[in-house]
Amino acid sequence: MGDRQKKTVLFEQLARVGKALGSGKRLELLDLLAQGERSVEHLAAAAQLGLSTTSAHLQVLKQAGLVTTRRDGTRVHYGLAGLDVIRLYEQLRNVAGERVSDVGRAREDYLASGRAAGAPGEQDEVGRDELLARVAAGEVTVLDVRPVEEYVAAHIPGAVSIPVEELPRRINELPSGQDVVAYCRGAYCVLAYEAVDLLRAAGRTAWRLHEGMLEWRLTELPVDTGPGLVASGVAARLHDQ
Amino acid sequence: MGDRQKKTVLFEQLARVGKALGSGKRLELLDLLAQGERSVEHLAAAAQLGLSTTSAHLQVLKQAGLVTTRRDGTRVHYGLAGLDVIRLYEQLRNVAGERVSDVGRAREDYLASGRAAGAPGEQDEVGRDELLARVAAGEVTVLDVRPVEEYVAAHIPGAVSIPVEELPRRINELPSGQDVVAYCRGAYCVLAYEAVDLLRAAGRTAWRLHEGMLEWRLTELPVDTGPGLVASGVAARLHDQ
DNA sequence: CTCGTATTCCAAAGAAAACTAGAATACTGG
DNA sequence: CCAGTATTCTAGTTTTCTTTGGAATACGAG
Repeated sequence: MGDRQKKTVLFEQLARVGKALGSGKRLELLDLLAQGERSVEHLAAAAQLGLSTTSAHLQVLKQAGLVTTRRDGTRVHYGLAGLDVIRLYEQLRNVAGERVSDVGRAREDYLASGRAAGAPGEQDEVGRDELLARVAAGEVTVLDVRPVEEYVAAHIPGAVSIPVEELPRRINELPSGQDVVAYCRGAYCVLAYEAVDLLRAAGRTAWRLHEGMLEWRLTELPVDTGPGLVASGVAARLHDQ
Repeated sequence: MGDRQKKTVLFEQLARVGKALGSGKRLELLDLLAQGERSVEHLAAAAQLGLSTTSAHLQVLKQAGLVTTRRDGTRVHYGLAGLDVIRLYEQLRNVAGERVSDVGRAREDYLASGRAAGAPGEQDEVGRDELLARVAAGEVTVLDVRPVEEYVAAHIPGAVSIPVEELPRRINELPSGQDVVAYCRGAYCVLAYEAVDLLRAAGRTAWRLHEGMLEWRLTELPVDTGPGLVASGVAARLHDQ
């Protein structure tokens, strides 16, 4: 095999990873997996795809080495192969956001949807270090507003889970007299914006954590898994089961 | 437009960048562009592609925002849109090298080709800081062994250019009594390995710079452009023209 | 203005990838 | 071992991407 041919083979191999990133559906699956492990069925539902289609896309991601599988009884859990994959995904979003004007627009458009009309454009945010300090001081409640499955897969230690769609009727479960810091998936996730709007409308003091689970994982700060705290009413509800 | 639809649009936009990375040919073009600006014709020749094909691929890269064009008279020079694009490309290679076993193998295979049989597996390398220190002390000659066009597009300040295929007959142009540090494109480039083999076979003391132009640019250290130094015999040759 | 050169655009053919429904497989729990 | 469930595989259809050669365009030189 000639030099030239070897070079072509090498680039063609690299392109397998590129190809894996070359489909909106697959990026959506990666985005979901950045929150934590999930079963095929679950991913299909979350991404609104057929089961066979989802499985096929996951195979492509697996061939490219971006995800790994773990069999748990009758179901297969997919997860990201490592932090470098999150970094690659993040870098892709950075470049796209910076270089493709349509991406910036689509992002703004998406983030604006679902928020109360007239809501402030930029909500007050807290950074990671500030959050950790205020948590240590016992000043704030950390609120995870993602779907429960994602909370179970991985969440910030000490955070309570109230999915944003349940927030209006469960807002009283949050300990009163404490400020709330809400977080969701990451920079491209709208849930925490909505949550802060809801909380403020209810008279609470609330901020958005500047980063989401995706960025949190990149820092290699610890995460908790499993049911954890489901807000103040948790004891009673767990008892019912 | 519904929430769901907006989300799909957003991911589909992100996927444009992914798609651009999903072809071996395009990655090869990016790799060439990481060395500096180049014309379409030149890129086509270097990547061994048809002119129309090359143009089409470059359009895809441009649509994805990864490259920009600069018109210079009758020809168009393509260049990377920014350092973040190099970072993205590097991260892609990292993940691929780490996660896809075939990539590691293809890379080894490619890097081994063209080198003298029985050559040592790992050549002594110098890092960037060591290089800068020894250059400042006037101890070493920095040798750029890439094709002349790439040297012209961008090179390490003070480096002399002898493309590796001309090295055997031009080795005497290098100032004697000085050690040589050779560099080429980057981690996936074989030229500097070959050059060090050649230099050592000729009795010179030579090292490989651990990084190439790609990694050098990422550090934001200065680069020079233009003809620059073409080794000691340059004055005579320039005079001939 | 015309010619020559560099690049892009266009249309058609061939190749690769995506989606779908249904069959096959792998595992659990009884 | 059997039934039930989660996932993967298969095959056919449709869509998208790649390549190619030739026409069109943009520019500079004369």
